[in-house]
Amino acid sequence: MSDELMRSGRDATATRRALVRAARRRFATDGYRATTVRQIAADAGVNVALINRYFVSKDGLFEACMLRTSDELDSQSSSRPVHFDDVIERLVAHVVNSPDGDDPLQLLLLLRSSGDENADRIRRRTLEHFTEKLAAAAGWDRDDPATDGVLLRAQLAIATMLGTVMLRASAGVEPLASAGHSELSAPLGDAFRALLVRTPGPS
Amino acid sequence: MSDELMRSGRDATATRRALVRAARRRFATDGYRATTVRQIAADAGVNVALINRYFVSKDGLFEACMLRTSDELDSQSSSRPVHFDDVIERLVAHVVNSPDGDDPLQLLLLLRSSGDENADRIRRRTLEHFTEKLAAAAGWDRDDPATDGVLLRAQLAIATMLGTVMLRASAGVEPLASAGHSELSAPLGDAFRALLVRTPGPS
DNA sequence: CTCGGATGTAAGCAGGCGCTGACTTGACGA
DNA sequence: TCGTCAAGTCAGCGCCTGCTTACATCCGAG
Repeated sequence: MSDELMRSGRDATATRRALVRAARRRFATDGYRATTVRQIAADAGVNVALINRYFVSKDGLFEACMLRTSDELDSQSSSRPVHFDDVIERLVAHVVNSPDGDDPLQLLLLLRSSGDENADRIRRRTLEHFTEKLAAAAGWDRDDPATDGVLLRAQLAIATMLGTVMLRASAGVEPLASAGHSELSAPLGDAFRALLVRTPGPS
Repeated sequence: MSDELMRSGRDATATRRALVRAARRRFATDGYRATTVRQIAADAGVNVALINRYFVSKDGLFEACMLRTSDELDSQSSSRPVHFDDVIERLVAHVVNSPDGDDPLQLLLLLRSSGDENADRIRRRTLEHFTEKLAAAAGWDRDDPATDGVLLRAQLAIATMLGTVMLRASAGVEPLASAGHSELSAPLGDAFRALLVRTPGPS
């Protein structure tokens, strides 16, 4: 919508960053196909042709967005929390708004397929990598005999996050869309605990 | 991909149904923008121009898909289950594969926005209507003082369903994508119970 | 100062898109 | 047998897409 602020031009790396920033927003909210390179360029306050200069193609830009999202998710989960409740709280915070101050939309990006084989491979790998990180953070052993069941539960937790962010940001369903941390913390925490607690308990 | 079987032509209502069927598949899996009217027509084994004849525009066809999905979800939840566990089981079945033998993709359709104002309004209304149905089926009172919290939890359950279907069908994340009812029933049931049980319990 | 590479710009191409309007085909009653 | 009208076909329009190419501008090294 609005131009990137104070772009003075003639700074290649800044231009690249502005493009990736704008592209991530568009790709996450509108989807790959619905996003046009002219929109992205306008959002970044940059000439359209620079997308092809710096990223070769629209696919290339999408791939760059995926890589950056992958990196961020990785670095965010590298400082491992000690307590199980920290993991839960971190997941909740991820849904409400992304911890590093950027949009929670980086998660949405993981749902968007481009049709390009390479970018989509990165997407799937990031998703599965994120799964393993979550499973590990929840205190599961990778060599556990029931690893598949563990990963399944971690992926269901991620699915809950993705679905929630989608309903909030993209569909705008009420009252979920305008709920804040105080309203979401308890029910989301319940769901995550039910999925991730080691012994699901007798029901 | 494959043509509708045994379409003999010269049957308007059958043609309309074939178009909606094919369109729902495409819209649900590929998204609105990435789906072309020529693809839909080819899938249905029908001439492209008939889309405009019967549904005026691509938007109109999308709206028709939304309305049919809305109707189906409504009729499916009208035969109200008696026990709470029946509600849970029905939600799980919805994720694994839709109860009436059709694709589980009808849920995915609820995530796809067309950009058309009218179709998207239907989408949001269907989603919110589905929320209330679920809340009611879970035994909540509409006049409960804490209605917002109730709807919130119901919507989180729906978000879990949508996210799961998305990761399975669209992203193809393993092991979630190839998990069946036996693997999904327990963890999904845990999550739904945690969200929908009347007294979340002391944790 | 001047030159050359890096950075940004403008115009436009080929192709695919949704959609249209004039046409043909088929079924059926008079 | 023929007229009629719904059902289906076809060619192509105007537009927008991603991308390319040729050109302008800036700035630091010599």
